[in-house]
Parts: sequence; structure tokens; C-alpha cells
Amino acid sequence: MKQYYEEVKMKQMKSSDTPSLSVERTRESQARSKTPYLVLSGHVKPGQTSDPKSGFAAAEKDLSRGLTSVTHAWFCIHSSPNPKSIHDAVASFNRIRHMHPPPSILHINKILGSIVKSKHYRTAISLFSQAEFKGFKPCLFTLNILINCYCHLGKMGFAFSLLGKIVKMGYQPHTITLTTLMKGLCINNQTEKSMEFHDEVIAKGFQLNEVSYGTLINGLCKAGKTRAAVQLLHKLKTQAVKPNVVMYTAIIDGFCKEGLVNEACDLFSEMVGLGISPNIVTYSSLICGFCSKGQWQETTRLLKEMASKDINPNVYTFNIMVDAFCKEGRFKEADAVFSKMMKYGKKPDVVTYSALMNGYCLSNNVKESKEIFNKMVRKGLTPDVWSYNILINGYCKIKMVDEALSLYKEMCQKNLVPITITYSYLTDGPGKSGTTSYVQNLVYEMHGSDHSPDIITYGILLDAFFKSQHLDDAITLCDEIVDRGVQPDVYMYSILIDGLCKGGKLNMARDFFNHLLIIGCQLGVYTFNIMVNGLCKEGLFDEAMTLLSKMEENGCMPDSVTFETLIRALLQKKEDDKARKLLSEMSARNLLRQ
DNA sequence: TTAGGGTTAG
Repeated sequence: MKQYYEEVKMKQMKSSDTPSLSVERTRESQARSKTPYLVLSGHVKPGQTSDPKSGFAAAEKDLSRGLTSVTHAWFCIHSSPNPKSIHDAVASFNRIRHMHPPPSILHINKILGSIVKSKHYRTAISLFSQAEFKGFKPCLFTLNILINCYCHLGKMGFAFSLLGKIVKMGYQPHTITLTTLMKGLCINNQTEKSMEFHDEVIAKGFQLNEVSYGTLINGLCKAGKTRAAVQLLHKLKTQAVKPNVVMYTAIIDGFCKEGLVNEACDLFSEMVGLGISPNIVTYSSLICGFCSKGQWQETTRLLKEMASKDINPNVYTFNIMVDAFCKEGRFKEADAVFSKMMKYGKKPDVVTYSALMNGYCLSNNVKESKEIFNKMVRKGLTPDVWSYNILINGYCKIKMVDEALSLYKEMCQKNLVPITITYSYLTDGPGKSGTTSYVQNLVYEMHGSDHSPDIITYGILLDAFFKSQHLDDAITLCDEIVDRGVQPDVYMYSILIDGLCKGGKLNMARDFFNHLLIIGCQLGVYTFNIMVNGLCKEGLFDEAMTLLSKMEENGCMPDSVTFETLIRALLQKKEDDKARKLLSEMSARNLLRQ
């Protein structure tokens, strides 16, 4: 493994992704304002990321994917003040960047906002870095937009360092700033930290509102902590911020996803009892719950109830029903919903077509699925990663691997980034001997093109290789990645260590992990947990406990996952006393939230 | 409409 990925390179990778949540009230802050403010101990400079895709070059690359220099110039001249596409927005930005006198920050924010709306987070960050270099000073709005971008890119360290910047610049973090950060933690699987952050900001006297709590409650539900979400909701009843339809709907949806439709209905009644009216989102969530259980009578009842309240089904509602019918193989009914959808003036979208495609694939009718795919394209819709995945999976299942690989190539050429499951379909299961290296070659072929694979692509591929038990291929891939000049990051090391542990190569995983520690690589709790889990699975409990101490020595605090892993291992070994001791410690550390 | 929340497809 390339001598542990070339030690020197790795030292540069000292992770900045671990959020720094230390919130302190300083004397200086109290002297300046009656309202406390936050001081962050983050050390990362936003805009100076080590991410190879960051920087202005990445934005230029994004642009070059869709624009020739001629069309680019055209946009620079003719772009509207309210850009409608990412191309318009980037062009507008470049245009105003060179204006004399320079435009107001408001103008910059408007454009950044529109770029973010189309989810081009990297582009927004890169463009602003360039503007800042030219002397533009961000305002609170700008920084909030950028925090949102970093959150969506999973770069919580950067997001929190911007909170520090807000304070440094003399701004007061807004409720929106704090809510965005809480959401960032939630969408990056750190709901515990989000709750801790919530506790801290409340303790410091900051105000949160309905949106903040809606965000937290939804985060908890999405993490499968629906009961905790209910507790939080009920706690709100005695507070200034009151429960609303969004909070109730998030939990109703959470219960439905867990198959607990009765609990969802109880909550629905509770909400109505409080005088909060359900809306189309609430009804769609409930309909989804009933549909997935095949309770069509209840679905019909809800549709009638909606009609009586003059609430019309929307595209989501129809898609939920199309999907449910398709999964039961009831294509006639699915078609009827499809027709009704159009009658209501709701245009079927990529999700509608994909639900149909998926249904036909499940019935092994891949030919019909492909027909629907083609029909969708003829209708002017652009298939996305899911649409391709459905077909790739369909072809793989009927052993038409060549067709699947050809679709894989097509999706990459269309600039769609495959996800782990794409590679799993292609490399997992029978009849795929040789496919692994073929996929690998396709990825390599993309080097130097507009679709050049990056660290994310390689991470996904590596994960898929491990999951499909292609250990040797995975190890070879690691070497190949370094040879191709891609700088592995802590996330990739985690995939590698996890894959080695699960593939029965614990010694190799442990050696690599220890090597990372020796050279001073700052590993986060996620990576430590992987190693703890690997050791526990092999019954090396004492070593796992030693690692628990070691992680704290390395400045990494164990979390609930660390303790749960150790406790589970102890219980399996019937070491109940030791498990109980650890449980107390977990409780003392306030890690028992649910 | 200068920044943040809930519903659909593997």
C-alpha cells in the first residue's frame, strides 16, 4: 500500500472536518455587548481549503462543463440581474466582479443565493473566494450563505470557522446562522452534536425560533431518533417557541418511515386537537405510510378528507402512490394514477418515471423499464443518478452486464456522479467476474477528461470494492489512487480501515491505523469507532478499551457510538458487570440521550 | 426575492 500512502502527504491531511463546538462567553464579549457571542477555536481558514476541487479553478471547471468561451462571453453581456440558471449566475458573478465602481455586497449575495439554490455549493464558495481576494468584504448574509455551502459539502470545520469569522468581524450570529449550523450537523450524521450545540447556544442566551426547532426535530427523525423528536416537541409546549405543522409533519413522516402508522395517526390527531391544520405535506407523509403498508382503503379515506378540505394532491402525493402501486406490480393502477396526475395538471417528473421504471425492473421487465426511460427523455426530462441506477441494477440482475456498463459510462459522460450503490450493482453478485477491473478501467479512463474522478469517486469505488468482497482489488486501487496523484483524506482512510477489518484483515487495518497515529494524522471519532468496532468483532476487547483511552489522549472524545460498540461487545461476551460500568460512564458523560 | 425547517424513486 504505497508505504502507507506516503507519510509526508498524509501529514498535510490533518483533518479540519471535526467541528469545533467550543462556545465560550468571554469577558471581552460581555464588555462589548449584553448579548453573549460565540468564540470558536477553529483553526481553518475558509477559502483556503486543501480540497482539490476548491478554489477558483473548480468554478471555472464547472463552467467549462457547460459553456464554451463564446457562449460564456454572451452570458457575460446579456445575463439578467435575476439569474435563472447556474450558467447565468456564474456569468453574472464574473461580470459584476469587474464592475467599476464595484457592486454592493447585496448584489453578490443575490447571485450567490441563486447558485446555492441550484446546489452548486463548491461553485459558490470558489466564486466568493475570488471576490474576497478582489477586496469584497462579506456581510452577515454572505457568511450565512457560505456556512450553508460548507454544511452541504460536509465540511463542518469550515462552517464553524466561519462562525468564528462572524464574531471576529463584529457581527452577531443570527438565528439563521445557528439554525444552518444545526442543520449542517444533522445532515452530516451528527445529531448528538447538533443537540449539544443547541444546548450551548440556549445556555448563552441566543434566541432560536420555529425554523430552528423544525430543523432539529427533522434531523432527529432522519437519524431514526423519532422518540427523541417527540420529547423535544412536547418540551416546546411549555416554551416560547410553539410546535407547528412542520414539526408535527416531520415526526409523522418519521413514524411512517418506521412503519409505525398508528403512532403517526395519534400524532396527527394531537396536532389537529391543538388547532394546527394539516397541509399537503402532512397528508402526503401519512399517505406514504399507509401505501407502504398496502392500506389502500386508508389512503382513499385520506384523499377524500383532503378533497373535503380543498387540499389538492401535488406531485409528491402522486409519486408516492405511483411508486407504491408499482412495487406491488399493479401497473394498471399506477397508470391510472399517472393519468389522474396529468388531469390535475401535475406534470410527471423524473421521480414519477423512475418509480415506474423501478416497478418494471422489480418485475424483471427491464425492456419496458428502458422504454419508460426513453419516453422520459423524449418528454424533455433529464434522467438523474437514480434513473440510471434503477436500469443498471435491472440489467445486472438479468445478467446483461454489458448494457449496464454502457449505461454507467453514459451517466459519467453526462456528468452524473455515481454513488456507492452504482458500483455495488456493477461489481457485486454472480456473473460479474472481471467487471471490477472493467469498472476500474472506466474510472481511470476518465482521468484528465471533464469527468475526471476525484477523491469522492475513488472513495465510493473503494467502498464498493470492499462491500463486494473484492479485497485485493481494493488494495490495488489504493496504490493506484496515490500513483494518479489523488491525495487520500481521512474519510478514505476510514473506508480502507473499515474494509480491511470487515474483510478479515484486522492486522493490516491495525498496522495502518497505528501508523496514522504515529505520524500525527488527526483522526476523528468516526475513524476511531471503526477501529474499536474491528477489534471488538475479533474479541480483542482489552485492546479496544486501550484504544478508548488513546483516543482521548489524541484529543478525540469518544461518543455514544464508541460506548455502544464496546457495551454490545461486552454483552455478547456475557461480561455484564463491565458493560454496566461502561454504561454508567456513558451516562456520566451525558451520552445517553435516548 | 439577500441567509435557515417538513413530503416522492435504489
